[in-house]
Amino acid sequence: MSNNYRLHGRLWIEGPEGTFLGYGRVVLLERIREHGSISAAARSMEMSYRHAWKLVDSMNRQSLHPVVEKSTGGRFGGGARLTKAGDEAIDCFWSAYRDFKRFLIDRSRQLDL
Amino acid sequence: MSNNYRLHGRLWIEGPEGTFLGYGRVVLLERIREHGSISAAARSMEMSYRHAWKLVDSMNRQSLHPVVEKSTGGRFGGGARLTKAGDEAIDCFWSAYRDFKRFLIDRSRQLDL
DNA sequence: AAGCGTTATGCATGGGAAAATATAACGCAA
DNA sequence: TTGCGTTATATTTTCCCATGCATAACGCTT
Repeated sequence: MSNNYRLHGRLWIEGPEGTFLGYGRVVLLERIREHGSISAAARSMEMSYRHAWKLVDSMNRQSLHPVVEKSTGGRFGGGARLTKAGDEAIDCFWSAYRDFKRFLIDRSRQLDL
Repeated sequence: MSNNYRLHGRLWIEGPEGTFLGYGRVVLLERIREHGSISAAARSMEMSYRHAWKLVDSMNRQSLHPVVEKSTGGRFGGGARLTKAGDEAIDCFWSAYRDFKRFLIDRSRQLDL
């Protein structure tokens, strides 16, 4: 009955190839939506473009409909936009994540150590 | 509404110094109880003795009462036994872990992707 | 045609965690 | 007193993953 201990955890959505959506991936999607490109999104969260690109590729491959649409060339070199499926993926994950956080807090109170 | 996606996660109990109990640590405690020594327990789960020892040390330091009692020397070189606090720690974690698994399964059904 | 900032991709590099290795101390038994 | 299998701990090595770097293609602008 001490409050020195608390439950912690990680949550992700697993798809056909392994991890589909996790905390970092969803933040990345939000940053892409905000900045309009994978590279700017990666820079904004101090992630290498290489890694960010791989994550996006992994999500797109595992999603029925791509979550990110990309284009190369043009006035600003190209960019990336979230699709409707991308927006929904973000909502879907955060919804489960909220419930998870609630579970952790509630269940922490019942810890008998 | 596809069943191609499932929630996965990890759960652990955080104490004063960081991780106190997690899946691997609890299995280690069970193996120590079963085999009577840290080294035999580590071998049984293909973990280095070094690592196993560190985990036990971390748990003992963070627990009000030690979870493992150790002795050196003697007929069989020494050994390790679980204390009552150790048994209780195991039960405490598995109990939360069961609830967590239930949460993952239940919440997976509500995933709308 | 040249320049730009993207996407796209291979390959080398680095850093952190786990394992491997090496030693010492312990205490009972033969 | 020697040997054994443990606990205990420092040091070295290994391994994996993210990063860094290099390069090419793209397409709009000037």
